[in-house]
Amino acid sequence: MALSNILTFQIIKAVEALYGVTVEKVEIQATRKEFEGDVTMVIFPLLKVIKGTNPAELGSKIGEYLVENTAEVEKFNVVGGFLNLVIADAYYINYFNGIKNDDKFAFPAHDPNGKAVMVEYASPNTNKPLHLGHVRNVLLGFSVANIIEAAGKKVYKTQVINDRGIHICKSMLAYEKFGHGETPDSDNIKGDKLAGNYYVEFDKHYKNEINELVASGMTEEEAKKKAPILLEAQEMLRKWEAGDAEVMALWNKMNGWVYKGFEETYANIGVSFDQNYYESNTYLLGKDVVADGLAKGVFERDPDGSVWIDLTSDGLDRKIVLRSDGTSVYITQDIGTAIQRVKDFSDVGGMVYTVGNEQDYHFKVLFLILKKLGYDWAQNLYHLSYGMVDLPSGKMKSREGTVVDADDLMAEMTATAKSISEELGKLEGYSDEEKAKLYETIGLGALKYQMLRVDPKKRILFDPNESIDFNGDSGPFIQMSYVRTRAILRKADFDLAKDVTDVELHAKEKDLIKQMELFVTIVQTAAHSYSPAIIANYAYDLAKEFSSYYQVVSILGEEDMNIKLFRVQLSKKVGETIKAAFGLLGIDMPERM
RNA sequence: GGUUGCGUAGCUCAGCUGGAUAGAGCACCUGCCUUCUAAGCAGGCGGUCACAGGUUCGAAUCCUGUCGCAAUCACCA
Repeated sequence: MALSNILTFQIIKAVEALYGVTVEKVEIQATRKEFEGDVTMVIFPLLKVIKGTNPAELGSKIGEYLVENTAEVEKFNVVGGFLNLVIADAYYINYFNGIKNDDKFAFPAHDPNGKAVMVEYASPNTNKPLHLGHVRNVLLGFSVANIIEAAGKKVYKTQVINDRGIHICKSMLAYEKFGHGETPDSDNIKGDKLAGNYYVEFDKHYKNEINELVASGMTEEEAKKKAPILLEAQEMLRKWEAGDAEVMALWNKMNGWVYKGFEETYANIGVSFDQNYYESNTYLLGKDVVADGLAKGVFERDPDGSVWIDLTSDGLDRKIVLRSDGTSVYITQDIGTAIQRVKDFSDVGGMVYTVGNEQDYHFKVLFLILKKLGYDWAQNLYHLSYGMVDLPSGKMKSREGTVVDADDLMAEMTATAKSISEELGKLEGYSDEEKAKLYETIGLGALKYQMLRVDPKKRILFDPNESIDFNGDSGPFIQMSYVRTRAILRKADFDLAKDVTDVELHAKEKDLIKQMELFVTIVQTAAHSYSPAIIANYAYDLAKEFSSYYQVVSILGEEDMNIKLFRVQLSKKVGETIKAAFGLLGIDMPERM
């Protein structure tokens, strides 16, 4: 049983025995550093039910009872309305020995009958390469998937690939018109970059044409619609929808290049997917659901034939789900795709959509519609909404080329890690290959940590001129703590198997065990709030705690073999816990650095 | 205008299911490498928790209003 449960139970018993009153809830929290104790009970709430006493007296009485009747409680003190309890070393040593060899101590086993969760992230368009915004998306989604899995649920990771539509035709058209038949191989360029260049190229020509039309007297609004190159792109989309062989061939060719480019980027970031959904396969889904919804009275048809849902009684607006010409809109597809996913994976009981906060409204509407249509899994849909990554100059825009490219950014981080590492020069004996791998681990660790440590809801201002941290509250600092535990282990040439029971804990050793014990609840909290930031901050706290310990206590220099063994075991476990936490964030650990 | 999110130290962020004197990192200042890796440790400086009310024994945390920033409110995706 967890300590807080034991104490809650005992305190309830104490109050019953002393005052004959049964309380339901007891407020327990970690004791603040400046006071003596490990766990603190807040006494104030009890004063409402127990009359004729004061906090000091009540606290002392309960404290005395606990010391007498509870093995774990060794001493107590009362400060103001707080009862501070000193927990016996034996409890923590016992707890430590219990988790020492369990590398999944904070990860409960999956319920074999439990429902799975599908987590969607990335969702790129195939007309341009991935940028910093995608990086945040992918890191968040991948990490949340890991966390939910660790917290005890089966997870499917998926992405929607937006591989059709006018924006794709724009790249295709520009390639056809202005390209010279080059391929990624012929020009030695990543396929996604190649496609992206032509997307920018299209926009250049489009803007020129608009300017020309405006110069010849057309209004800007009209020019935007009438530019010949845009009309051509629209024509291409019609051909695509009709299955025109030539257009399809070009589409297949260019998409193939882009997928290869994406795969490379994903591999570098270190994320993967269990299932891809291609919009070209799903964009017609959802229409049949509209008929179903009409029959159920969830939707209503206007005289012009368009179909709507009225959400005004839910505080939202009236929203179209089918155009008057019978074609579907964005949300129709999303309705259809959601239903399709549950058909494809029958154990899915909920979904998480990792999509920027600009789509908050869309998902509110989508979830509400699915609920109204009566799907039971619609209760378990979550929009993992995150803030934009903006540059000091404002929003990133692919068309205008003001984006921070994902590949470039990772390469830069690796280069920074390399230069720092070379300056420190601690890698004697490492091969060039090992070093290259290490620089990547550290550089990416810094980037990922910086992206994940902040609350997903918050917008991130990314200044390319300001470097990402490698010191202090940073990925490399936490990796460093792990590396230290590894260095100790490499030099500990004695048997680690034996349980140590008879040691007196150093205050910092107690803190470390308490901190590790916290991991169990942290994982659950992070899963329930869909927040990798909670894990990131936890890892930092634990690493910081260890850094301090490492500095004040000699581990291998300890003469008492028993204590030395315990300290090595403790360091090992702390390292493993930090590594497990970082694993949830998708960050690797180096052995040396 | 409606809706939603955010506003905490010079900067970047924790803390938010109410609890003790609001915590880290960066920057700035002081010490600490012949002892397990100094990407480190110990300490100092730095706060009207946007503002105003309210609820409470107790509010950064909950409620209301105001201000600021962002997003959104298409027969676009």
